[in-house]
Amino acid sequence: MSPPVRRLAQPHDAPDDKKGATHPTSVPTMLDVALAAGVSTATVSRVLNGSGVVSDAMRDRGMAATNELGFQLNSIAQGLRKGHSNTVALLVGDIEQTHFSAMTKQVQGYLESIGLDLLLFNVGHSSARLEHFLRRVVSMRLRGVIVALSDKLSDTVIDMLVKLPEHGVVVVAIGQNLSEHKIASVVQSEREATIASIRYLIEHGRKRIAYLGKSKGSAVGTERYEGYKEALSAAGMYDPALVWDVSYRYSAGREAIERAYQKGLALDAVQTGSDERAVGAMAALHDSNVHIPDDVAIIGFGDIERGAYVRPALTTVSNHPADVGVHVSQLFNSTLSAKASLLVIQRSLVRRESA
Amino acid sequence: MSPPVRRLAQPHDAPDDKKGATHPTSVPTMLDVALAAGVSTATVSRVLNGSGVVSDAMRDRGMAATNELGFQLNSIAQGLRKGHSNTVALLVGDIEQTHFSAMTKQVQGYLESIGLDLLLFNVGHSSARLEHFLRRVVSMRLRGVIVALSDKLSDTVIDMLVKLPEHGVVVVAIGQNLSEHKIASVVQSEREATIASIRYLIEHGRKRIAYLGKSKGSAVGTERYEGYKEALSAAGMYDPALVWDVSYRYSAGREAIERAYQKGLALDAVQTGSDERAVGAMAALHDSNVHIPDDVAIIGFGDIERGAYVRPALTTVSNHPADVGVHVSQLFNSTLSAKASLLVIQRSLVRRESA
DNA sequence: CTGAAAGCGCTTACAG
DNA sequence: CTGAAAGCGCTTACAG
Repeated sequence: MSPPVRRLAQPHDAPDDKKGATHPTSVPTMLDVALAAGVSTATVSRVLNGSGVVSDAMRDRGMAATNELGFQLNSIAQGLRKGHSNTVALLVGDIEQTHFSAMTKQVQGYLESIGLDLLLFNVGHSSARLEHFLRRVVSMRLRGVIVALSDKLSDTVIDMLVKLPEHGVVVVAIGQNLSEHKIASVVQSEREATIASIRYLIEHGRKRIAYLGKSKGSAVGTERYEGYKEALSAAGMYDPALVWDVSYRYSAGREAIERAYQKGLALDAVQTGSDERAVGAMAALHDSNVHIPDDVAIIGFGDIERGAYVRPALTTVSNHPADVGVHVSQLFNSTLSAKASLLVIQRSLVRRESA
Repeated sequence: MSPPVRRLAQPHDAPDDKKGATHPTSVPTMLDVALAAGVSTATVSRVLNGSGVVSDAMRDRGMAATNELGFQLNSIAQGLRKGHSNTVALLVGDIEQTHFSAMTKQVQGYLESIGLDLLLFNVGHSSARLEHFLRRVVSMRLRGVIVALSDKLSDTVIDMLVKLPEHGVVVVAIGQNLSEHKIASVVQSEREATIASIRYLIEHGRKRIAYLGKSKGSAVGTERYEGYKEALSAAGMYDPALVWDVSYRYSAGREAIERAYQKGLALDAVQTGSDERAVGAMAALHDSNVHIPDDVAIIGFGDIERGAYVRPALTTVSNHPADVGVHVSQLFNSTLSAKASLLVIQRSLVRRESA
């Protein structure tokens, strides 16, 4: 029953280091708790992890000493021993975009609820940085990787992703369908929703419908563009001259419209791939004294809230970052049992004044 | 010169585990590299860390084996041995707000550039969750904690923060001045900028200037409110009836204006504490056929880009998330040498049509 | 310049 | 039900 090992005094055990904080103040270890409680570290470990069988007496002593010393399990040592950390990486295209930040919030909340931490990596458009990070995943003993990238993934990246589960890393994709690579994915109905949006414009008599968004490079953008093209082609109204491949920003929306008018292009509707572009386009139309929606109808893509407060209020294709967060948690659990699946969230048209 | 230790075959060394991925495929360890290179692990470690002195021959052999096996240092083991991880936590008030997400992006980029990872924790308004996380910081062996919270911090939280450096954790505050607690801080000139903004309105003949933002609870919001109050009091124009303590959202802006008009309150200018509130207020004014800026002037607070695309374009007090990111990096470095300091970023009035 | 050995702080068969 | 001991994968005095 006597303490198993006597630890010798260490240099940093000195009560007060007057030389400034060069040597961090020491923190109690499990051995300190065991010593104080008069039990073994094995018992302390069992008590704290609720594992194995421990008598009430031992449990009480262990808990008492733990609280007294304010002991916290060192998660690094724990990670080394268990073979994995308690963190999941979220690889996000651009945290500045509302969709991504809203999703990040959901995902962090979910992970926290199951005791995991979130490592955030903002990828931007650099494939090199992405690959560099991916190479480190296994050696960091990450529990999982959630990939929320709108850029099309290179084969190299997909290969790296595919191999992660072999090392016990759970992989979930958001925004692009990687289920054919056995990677659980949650996507939104980009194509179908765009088709419905364009049909709506056609039904309301629009003849010259422009597209303002990514048509290549972006996995998500391409889906939308293809929906646009399909719906217009079916109606015999597709005109490549009305397609602009532009960034998601406000300025891109405004500039595209300005260029169109300089060229004397006629149009009576604009489908954009983001609310930012839509608002930028509306500003340009407003400044050219074009009436919305009488002269030109506008439909955005994205955040439900924001568009409600511009005037005229923006009709938009709904976005569901919160739902994405919820579904990620489902996939995250089911992937733990190695079943790759696909979850599709339905977007829908939110009608307001602009179209 | 012969390998120092012979590792016996382990169960998971079996070439292919047919039973499904229950046992993660093994990853080479430093010992594997040492064995393959015919050197000691000490040498491999020195080669990979660029520490100590190593002969060219040893270096070549170490590197060759490392590349051949695709070896990556296990960062958990490294962390346990070195006594710290390579990660810094960012505690953020609400990642959905553009200011925070823009800042997060900067901070992550900076940390990455010095080889550190970013752990993201979205605090919301829960002091309990914040404290719980803070309690784990030392046991996670975090390198640093960056606190970007607009809510006023409780004494408990400040105490916890203050003690972190004793354990080798760098602490930096964003948005509130904690320098009196020896915590390096970067803030923006909330008070001064609001004073300047209100003076501008007064100089342009506005008499009934409302305030629409947080006046308590939020550290940042309170600073702004106090600037508002000071400027108006100095002019003998302060009227508490024109102050609304509302959330930062669009809807809060709209509803506040709607309520004001229901009450028959007269006003000819609105200073808001965020662009969201400003845009919400503009929508309400527009819907009531109130002309901006002739009848009512509006000034927002925040993102420079967004307001440029609403109509009329929004006059706003500038926000500098990117600068904050840059300054955090400076403080992060200087705090490593234990000097607490305060950095103030100047906000300024960006004049556009709304005021 | 190089290696053998100790040790970071846990968890978990194993033995009793 | 409990403890002694091994070991996760590194780094770093220490000795040569």
